[in-house]
Amino acid sequence: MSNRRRDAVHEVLRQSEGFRSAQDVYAEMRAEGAKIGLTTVYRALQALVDNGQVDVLRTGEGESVYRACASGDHHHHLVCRRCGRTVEVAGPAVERWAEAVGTEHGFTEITHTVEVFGTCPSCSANVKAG
Amino acid sequence: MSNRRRDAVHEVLRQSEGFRSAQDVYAEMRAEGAKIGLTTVYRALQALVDNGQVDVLRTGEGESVYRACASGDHHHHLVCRRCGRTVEVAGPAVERWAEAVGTEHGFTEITHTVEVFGTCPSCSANVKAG
DNA sequence: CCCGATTTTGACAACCATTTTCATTTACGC
DNA sequence: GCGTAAATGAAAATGGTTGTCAAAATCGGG
Repeated sequence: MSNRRRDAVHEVLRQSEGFRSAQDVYAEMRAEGAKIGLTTVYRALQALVDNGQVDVLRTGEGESVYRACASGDHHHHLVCRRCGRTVEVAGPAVERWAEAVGTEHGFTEITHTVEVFGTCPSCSANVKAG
Repeated sequence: MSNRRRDAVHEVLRQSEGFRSAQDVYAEMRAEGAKIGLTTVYRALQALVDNGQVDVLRTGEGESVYRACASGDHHHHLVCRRCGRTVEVAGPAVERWAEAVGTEHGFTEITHTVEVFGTCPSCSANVKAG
């Protein structure tokens, strides 16, 4: 199941700091001269997500954004709301809390989504300066 | 700042168990004979969200869904993935964890989104039975 | 009650990310 | 080289949401 296009898309994500949208990735690849269609970018992204090689989350505006994740383990994200820089964080406390809250109400097969947003140190500095 | 339409939309949400989409709310109101436009439903929903009288979250498909929340306090949701039934839960532990994780990495103005999904007791029973 | 000003409404068009369609191209085995 | 199956991408379709703008409801004097 090799796939040149998919690897190219994956590579773009690997070289990015934060989350990127599909349109964004497509635009960059075209700008670099790559002959690839938007459709293929979407398909590659989906395949990577299915493979667990890429994380996906929704922005407040309903756009899907993707990021190559460092580990396959379960983790959450601390995302800078200004520059998009992302830090992967583990949260054993949250996992246990979610599980406990669900069980407490009789719910089973508990899953959860957690995203933390903030302003990163450099953006914070820029705001003060500028 | 009274508004009959907005109150009507709010009422529909109050009488609903779980989260409802804008289209869904609109369809129900029309079915009940209400003379209201889709645009107005969207506007009412946004106003209610801005007022903190209604919670909003995004489904995996990028659709916004709304719910009248019992308290104006900060809280999270435990949502049944089958029937949409929702329980509001407080999570002091999570609030603290999010704040701590952000601070630890130098981030400021920390916010977070947390949603817990599971199968509620009755749906769980139905699955076993059916 | 009447009139003009302001706000609210809603039918319809515009948006835009994403998906589908489908004809063409590419990859691979023989 | 040939045929078949998979991959590709341009263009059209989709669908939730938002913008436009004229008509309708509401309000405040006079």
